[in-house]
Amino acid sequence: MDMTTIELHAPELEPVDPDLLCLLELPDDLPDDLSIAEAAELTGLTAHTLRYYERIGLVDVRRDTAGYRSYNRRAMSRIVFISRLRASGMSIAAISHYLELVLEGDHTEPQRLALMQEHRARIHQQLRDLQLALAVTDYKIAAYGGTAAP
Amino acid sequence: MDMTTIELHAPELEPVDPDLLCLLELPDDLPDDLSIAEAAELTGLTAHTLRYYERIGLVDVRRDTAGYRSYNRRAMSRIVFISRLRASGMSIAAISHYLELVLEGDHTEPQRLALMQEHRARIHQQLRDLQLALAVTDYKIAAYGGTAAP
DNA sequence: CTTTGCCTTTGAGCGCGCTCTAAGGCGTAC
DNA sequence: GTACGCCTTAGAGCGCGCTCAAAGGCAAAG
Repeated sequence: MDMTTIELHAPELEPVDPDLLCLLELPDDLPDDLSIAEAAELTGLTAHTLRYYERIGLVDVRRDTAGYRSYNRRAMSRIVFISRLRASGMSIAAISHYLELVLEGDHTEPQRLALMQEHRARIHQQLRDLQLALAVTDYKIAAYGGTAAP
Repeated sequence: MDMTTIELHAPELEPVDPDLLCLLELPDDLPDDLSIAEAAELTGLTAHTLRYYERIGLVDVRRDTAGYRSYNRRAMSRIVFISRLRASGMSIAAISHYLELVLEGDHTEPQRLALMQEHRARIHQQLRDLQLALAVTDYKIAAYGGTAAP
Protein backbone atom coordinates (compact mmCIF):
# COMPACT_ATOMS: atom_id res chain seq x y z
CA MET A 1 0.00 0.00 0.00
CA ASP A 2 1.19 3.45 -0.86
CA MET A 3 1.62 5.32 2.39
CA THR A 4 2.66 8.59 0.79
CA THR A 5 -0.67 9.48 -0.69
CA ILE A 6 -3.83 9.79 1.26
CA GLU A 7 -7.13 9.96 -0.42
CA LEU A 8 -9.91 11.89 1.15
CA HIS A 9 -12.95 9.98 0.24
CA ALA A 10 -16.21 11.73 0.64
CA PRO A 11 -17.57 9.89 3.65
CA GLU A 12 -20.28 7.76 2.17
CA LEU A 13 -23.27 9.79 3.18
CA GLU A 14 -25.75 7.17 4.04
CA PRO A 15 -29.30 8.43 3.90
CA VAL A 16 -30.24 9.67 7.32
CA ASP A 17 -32.73 7.70 9.31
CA PRO A 18 -36.11 9.33 8.63
CA ASP A 19 -37.14 8.57 12.20
CA LEU A 20 -34.48 10.95 13.36
CA LEU A 21 -35.28 13.60 10.86
CA CYS A 22 -38.96 13.63 11.58
CA LEU A 23 -38.19 14.69 15.11
CA LEU A 24 -37.72 18.16 13.69
CA GLU A 25 -41.40 18.22 13.12
CA LEU A 26 -42.52 15.65 15.59
CA PRO A 27 -44.44 12.47 14.85
CA ASP A 28 -48.20 12.94 14.79
CA ASP A 29 -48.88 10.40 17.48
CA LEU A 30 -46.53 11.93 20.03
CA PRO A 31 -48.36 12.23 23.36
CA ASP A 32 -48.63 15.72 24.78
CA ASP A 33 -47.80 14.74 28.33
CA LEU A 34 -44.52 12.92 28.42
CA SER A 35 -42.79 12.30 31.71
CA ILE A 36 -39.23 13.43 32.09
CA ALA A 37 -38.05 9.84 31.73
CA GLU A 38 -39.95 9.48 28.47
CA ALA A 39 -38.65 12.78 27.19
CA ALA A 40 -35.13 11.72 28.08
CA GLU A 41 -35.57 8.41 26.32
CA LEU A 42 -36.88 10.07 23.18
CA THR A 43 -34.26 12.77 22.94
CA GLY A 44 -31.29 10.76 24.12
CA LEU A 45 -30.55 13.33 26.80
CA THR A 46 -30.57 12.52 30.50
CA ALA A 47 -33.30 13.64 32.86
CA HIS A 48 -30.61 15.65 34.64
CA THR A 49 -29.82 17.50 31.44
CA LEU A 50 -33.47 18.17 30.69
CA ARG A 51 -33.93 19.72 34.13
CA TYR A 52 -30.77 21.71 33.60
CA TYR A 53 -31.98 23.08 30.25
CA GLU A 54 -35.21 24.14 31.87
CA ARG A 55 -33.44 25.73 34.80
CA ILE A 56 -31.28 27.91 32.58
CA GLY A 57 -34.32 29.00 30.64
CA LEU A 58 -33.89 27.17 27.36
CA VAL A 59 -37.30 25.60 27.56
CA ASP A 60 -40.57 25.95 29.42
CA VAL A 61 -42.13 22.81 30.81
CA ARG A 62 -45.57 22.55 32.41
CA ARG A 63 -46.32 20.53 35.52
CA ASP A 64 -49.04 17.95 36.01
CA THR A 65 -51.27 17.82 39.09
CA ALA A 66 -48.59 16.05 41.08
CA GLY A 67 -46.06 18.73 40.27
CA TYR A 68 -44.26 16.44 37.82
CA ARG A 69 -42.89 17.79 34.56
CA SER A 70 -45.14 17.15 31.58
CA TYR A 71 -43.47 17.57 28.20
CA ASN A 72 -45.76 18.60 25.38
CA ARG A 73 -45.01 18.69 21.66
CA ARG A 74 -43.83 22.25 21.83
CA ALA A 75 -41.33 21.46 24.57
CA MET A 76 -40.14 18.34 22.82
CA SER A 77 -39.71 20.18 19.58
CA ARG A 78 -37.61 22.81 21.22
CA ILE A 79 -35.49 20.26 23.04
CA VAL A 80 -34.77 18.41 19.83
CA PHE A 81 -33.86 21.70 18.21
CA ILE A 82 -31.53 22.52 21.06
CA SER A 83 -29.91 19.12 21.05
CA ARG A 84 -29.23 19.33 17.33
CA LEU A 85 -27.51 22.65 17.76
CA ARG A 86 -25.58 21.33 20.76
CA ALA A 87 -24.51 18.27 18.79
CA SER A 88 -23.04 20.60 16.21
CA GLY A 89 -21.06 22.47 18.83
CA MET A 90 -23.15 25.57 19.30
CA SER A 91 -22.60 26.84 22.83
CA ILE A 92 -25.45 27.04 25.26
CA ALA A 93 -24.88 30.79 25.46
CA ALA A 94 -25.39 31.11 21.71
CA ILE A 95 -28.49 28.95 21.75
CA SER A 96 -29.79 31.00 24.66
CA HIS A 97 -29.18 34.17 22.72
CA TYR A 98 -30.97 32.81 19.68
CA LEU A 99 -33.98 31.81 21.74
CA GLU A 100 -34.11 35.25 23.32
CA LEU A 101 -34.23 36.75 19.85
CA VAL A 102 -37.14 34.48 19.06
CA LEU A 103 -38.87 35.74 22.17
CA GLU A 104 -38.28 39.36 21.18
CA GLY A 105 -40.41 39.01 18.12
CA ASP A 106 -40.35 39.01 14.36
CA HIS A 107 -38.15 42.06 14.02
CA THR A 108 -35.15 40.02 15.16
CA GLU A 109 -35.37 37.66 12.22
CA PRO A 110 -32.45 39.22 10.36
CA GLN A 111 -30.22 38.68 13.39
CA ARG A 112 -31.39 35.10 13.71
CA LEU A 113 -30.68 34.57 10.06
CA ALA A 114 -27.17 35.89 10.54
CA LEU A 115 -26.61 33.65 13.56
CA MET A 116 -27.73 30.61 11.65
CA GLN A 117 -25.61 31.45 8.65
CA GLU A 118 -22.56 31.85 10.85
CA HIS A 119 -23.30 28.58 12.51
CA ARG A 120 -23.75 26.91 9.17
CA ALA A 121 -20.26 28.03 8.23
CA ARG A 122 -18.91 26.52 11.44
CA ILE A 123 -20.62 23.24 10.69
CA HIS A 124 -18.98 23.17 7.30
CA GLN A 125 -15.64 23.78 8.92
CA GLN A 126 -16.29 20.89 11.26
CA LEU A 127 -17.13 18.69 8.32
CA ARG A 128 -13.77 19.56 6.81
CA ASP A 129 -12.02 18.81 10.11
CA LEU A 130 -13.75 15.48 10.33
CA GLN A 131 -12.62 14.59 6.84
CA LEU A 132 -9.05 15.25 7.88
CA ALA A 133 -9.48 13.15 11.00
CA LEU A 134 -11.02 10.40 8.94
CA ALA A 135 -7.99 10.50 6.68
CA VAL A 136 -5.77 10.06 9.73
CA THR A 137 -7.73 7.16 11.13
CA ASP A 138 -8.02 5.43 7.78
CA TYR A 139 -4.32 5.91 7.26
CA LYS A 140 -3.59 4.25 10.58
CA ILE A 141 -6.13 1.53 10.04
CA ALA A 142 -4.51 0.72 6.73
CA ALA A 143 -1.09 0.81 8.33
CA TYR A 144 -2.22 -1.79 10.86
CA GLY A 145 -3.60 -3.95 8.11
CA GLY A 146 -7.18 -3.51 9.10
CA THR A 147 -9.98 -2.69 6.81
CA ALA A 148 -11.66 0.65 7.12
CA ALA A 149 -14.88 -0.63 5.70
CA PRO A 150 -17.22 -0.95 8.67
CA MET B 1 -41.54 27.15 0.62
CA ASP B 2 -42.67 23.81 1.90
CA MET B 3 -41.82 23.70 5.58
CA THR B 4 -43.00 20.16 6.12
CA THR B 5 -40.29 18.42 4.19
CA ILE B 6 -36.65 18.80 4.89
CA GLU B 7 -34.08 17.60 2.49
CA LEU B 8 -30.76 16.46 3.74
CA HIS B 9 -28.38 17.42 1.07
CA ALA B 10 -25.02 15.79 1.15
CA PRO B 11 -22.89 18.71 2.29
CA GLU B 12 -21.02 19.64 -0.86
CA LEU B 13 -17.69 18.10 -0.05
CA GLU B 14 -15.30 20.60 -1.43
CA PRO B 15 -11.89 19.14 -2.13
CA VAL B 16 -9.75 19.57 0.94
CA ASP B 17 -6.91 22.03 0.80
CA PRO B 18 -3.82 19.97 -0.08
CA ASP B 19 -1.74 22.25 2.12
CA LEU B 20 -3.65 20.95 5.09
CA LEU B 21 -3.48 17.36 4.03
CA CYS B 22 0.23 17.36 3.43
CA LEU B 23 0.76 18.18 7.07
CA LEU B 24 0.19 14.52 7.74
CA GLU B 25 3.46 13.88 6.08
CA LEU B 26 5.15 17.19 6.50
CA PRO B 27 6.49 19.44 3.76
CA ASP B 28 10.03 18.63 2.73
CA ASP B 29 11.36 22.07 3.49
CA LEU B 30 10.13 22.17 7.04
CA PRO B 31 12.96 23.36 9.31
CA ASP B 32 13.97 20.97 12.05
CA ASP B 33 14.28 23.60 14.75
CA LEU B 34 11.06 25.53 15.01
CA SER B 35 10.46 27.80 17.96
CA ILE B 36 7.31 27.32 19.97
CA ALA B 37 5.79 30.39 18.32
CA GLU B 38 6.48 28.97 14.88
CA ALA B 39 5.12 25.59 15.85
CA ALA B 40 2.01 27.25 17.21
CA GLU B 41 1.56 29.27 14.04
CA LEU B 42 1.91 26.19 11.86
CA THR B 43 -0.41 23.95 13.81
CA GLY B 44 -2.98 26.54 14.77
CA LEU B 45 -2.58 25.66 18.43
CA THR B 46 -1.44 28.15 21.05
CA ALA B 47 2.01 28.05 22.64
CA HIS B 48 0.21 27.40 25.92
CA THR B 49 -1.40 24.32 24.45
CA LEU B 50 1.84 23.05 22.99
CA ARG B 51 3.53 23.30 26.38
CA TYR B 52 0.55 21.59 27.94
CA TYR B 53 0.69 18.69 25.49
CA GLU B 54 4.35 18.25 26.26
CA ARG B 55 3.76 18.45 29.97
CA ILE B 56 1.22 15.67 29.94
CA GLY B 57 3.52 13.51 27.89
CA LEU B 58 1.88 13.56 24.48
CA VAL B 59 5.03 14.72 22.75
CA ASP B 60 8.74 15.00 23.38
CA VAL B 61 10.41 18.26 22.49
CA ARG B 62 14.14 18.95 22.54
CA ARG B 63 15.71 22.12 23.86
CA ASP B 64 18.22 24.37 22.14
CA THR B 65 21.33 25.75 23.85
CA ALA B 66 19.31 28.49 25.48
CA GLY B 67 16.87 26.00 26.94
CA TYR B 68 14.19 26.98 24.44
CA ARG B 69 11.95 24.37 22.88
CA SER B 70 13.02 23.30 19.41
CA TYR B 71 10.37 21.47 17.40
CA ASN B 72 11.68 19.00 14.85
CA ARG B 73 9.75 17.19 12.12
CA ARG B 74 9.01 14.29 14.38
CA ALA B 75 7.48 16.52 17.03
CA MET B 76 5.53 18.52 14.47
CA SER B 77 4.22 15.38 12.89
CA ARG B 78 2.99 14.07 16.18
CA ILE B 79 1.41 17.36 17.10
CA VAL B 80 -0.51 17.51 13.85
CA PHE B 81 -1.61 13.94 14.41
CA ILE B 82 -2.79 14.81 17.88
CA SER B 83 -4.61 17.92 16.77
CA ARG B 84 -6.46 15.99 14.07
CA LEU B 85 -7.66 13.47 16.59
CA ARG B 86 -8.58 16.23 19.03
CA ALA B 87 -10.51 18.05 16.30
CA SER B 88 -12.55 14.91 15.81
CA GLY B 89 -13.38 14.73 19.47
CA MET B 90 -11.00 12.06 20.67
CA SER B 91 -10.25 12.70 24.34
CA ILE B 92 -6.75 13.44 25.47
CA ALA B 93 -6.89 10.32 27.63
CA ALA B 94 -7.63 8.20 24.58
CA ILE B 95 -4.87 9.80 22.54
CA SER B 96 -2.54 9.31 25.46
CA HIS B 97 -3.48 5.66 25.63
CA TYR B 98 -2.91 5.22 21.92
CA LEU B 99 0.52 6.81 22.11
CA GLU B 100 1.45 4.57 25.02
CA LEU B 101 0.56 1.58 22.89
CA VAL B 102 2.84 2.91 20.19
CA LEU B 103 5.60 3.15 22.76
CA GLU B 104 5.04 -0.42 23.90
CA GLY B 105 5.97 -1.77 20.54
CA ASP B 106 4.69 -3.60 17.52
CA HIS B 107 2.75 -6.21 19.43
CA THR B 108 0.15 -3.62 20.36
CA GLU B 109 -0.82 -2.98 16.75
CA PRO B 110 -4.04 -4.98 16.97
CA GLN B 111 -5.17 -2.86 19.89
CA ARG B 112 -4.27 0.32 18.05
CA LEU B 113 -6.20 -0.91 15.06
CA ALA B 114 -9.22 -1.51 17.23
CA LEU B 115 -8.95 1.94 18.79
CA MET B 116 -8.78 3.58 15.40
CA GLN B 117 -11.69 1.59 14.06
CA GLU B 118 -13.78 2.57 17.05
CA HIS B 119 -12.83 6.17 16.57
CA ARG B 120 -13.64 5.96 12.91
CA ALA B 121 -17.15 4.85 13.83
CA ARG B 122 -17.49 7.83 16.15
CA ILE B 123 -16.40 10.17 13.40
CA HIS B 124 -19.06 8.75 11.15
CA GLN B 125 -21.63 9.30 13.87
CA GLN B 126 -20.49 12.89 14.15
CA LEU B 127 -20.86 13.32 10.42
CA ARG B 128 -24.44 12.12 10.73
CA ASP B 129 -25.07 14.50 13.63
CA LEU B 130 -23.67 17.38 11.63
CA GLN B 131 -25.96 16.55 8.75
CA LEU B 132 -28.91 16.80 11.09
CA ALA B 133 -27.65 20.09 12.46
CA LEU B 134 -27.14 21.35 8.95
CA ALA B 135 -30.72 20.44 8.18
CA VAL B 136 -31.84 22.49 11.16
CA THR B 137 -29.79 25.54 10.25
CA ASP B 138 -30.78 25.38 6.61
CA TYR B 139 -34.39 25.05 7.64
CA LYS B 140 -34.13 28.15 9.78
CA ILE B 141 -32.16 30.04 7.17
CA ALA B 142 -34.84 29.28 4.63
CA ALA B 143 -37.51 30.27 7.12
CA TYR B 144 -35.88 33.66 7.54
CA GLY B 145 -35.68 34.10 3.80
CA GLY B 146 -31.95 33.88 3.64
CA THR B 147 -29.99 31.79 1.27
CA ALA B 148 -28.02 28.88 2.58
CA ALA B 149 -25.60 28.96 -0.29
CA PRO B 150 -22.38 30.32 1.15
C1' DC C 1 23.94 48.76 30.62
C1' DT C 2 19.25 48.68 29.79
C1' DT C 3 15.34 47.78 27.23
C1' DT C 4 12.53 44.73 24.64
C1' DG C 5 10.57 40.59 23.56
C1' DC C 6 10.31 35.89 23.49
C1' DC C 7 11.30 32.17 26.16
C1' DT C 8 11.43 29.08 30.64
C1' DT C 9 9.08 26.67 34.87
C1' DT C 10 5.57 25.41 38.34
C1' DG C 11 1.26 25.74 39.86
C1' DA C 12 -3.08 27.64 40.11
C1' DG C 13 -7.48 29.09 37.91
C1' DC C 14 -11.29 28.88 34.92
C1' DG C 15 -15.39 28.20 31.77
C1' DC C 16 -18.30 24.94 30.10
C1' DG C 17 -21.71 21.59 30.41
C1' DC C 18 -23.30 18.87 32.74
C1' DT C 19 -23.84 15.56 36.93
C1' DC C 20 -24.79 14.44 41.35
C1' DT C 21 -26.51 15.00 46.32
C1' DA C 22 -29.73 15.68 49.88
C1' DA C 23 -34.06 15.91 51.54
C1' DG C 24 -38.38 15.08 50.58
C1' DG C 25 -43.35 14.27 47.90
C1' DC C 26 -46.57 11.35 44.98
C1' DG C 27 -48.90 7.18 43.84
C1' DT C 28 -49.43 2.32 42.87
C1' DA C 29 -48.72 -2.62 44.82
C1' DC C 30 -49.02 -5.50 48.39
C1' DG D 1 -49.82 1.14 56.42
C1' DT D 2 -45.60 0.83 54.07
C1' DA D 3 -42.48 -0.17 50.61
C1' DC D 4 -41.00 1.04 46.20
C1' DG D 5 -39.89 3.74 42.38
C1' DC D 6 -40.09 7.85 40.07
C1' DC D 7 -40.52 12.49 40.74
C1' DT D 8 -39.44 17.37 42.94
C1' DT D 9 -36.11 21.29 44.48
C1' DA D 10 -31.84 24.00 45.40
C1' DG D 11 -27.35 23.83 45.37
C1' DA D 12 -22.81 21.85 45.25
C1' DG D 13 -19.29 19.27 42.67
C1' DC D 14 -16.74 17.67 38.86
C1' DG D 15 -13.93 16.45 34.65
C1' DC D 16 -12.04 18.21 30.74
C1' DG D 17 -9.02 20.99 28.25
C1' DC D 18 -7.00 24.36 28.34
C1' DT D 19 -5.37 29.17 30.02
C1' DC D 20 -3.10 32.20 32.73
C1' DA D 21 0.08 34.07 36.46
C1' DA D 22 4.40 34.73 38.64
C1' DA D 23 9.04 34.94 38.63
C1' DG D 24 12.75 34.83 36.08
C1' DG D 25 16.47 33.76 31.91
C1' DC D 26 18.52 34.69 27.19
C1' DA D 27 19.97 37.69 23.59
C1' DA D 28 19.78 41.13 20.01
C1' DA D 29 19.04 46.43 19.60
C1' DG D 30 20.00 50.94 21.02
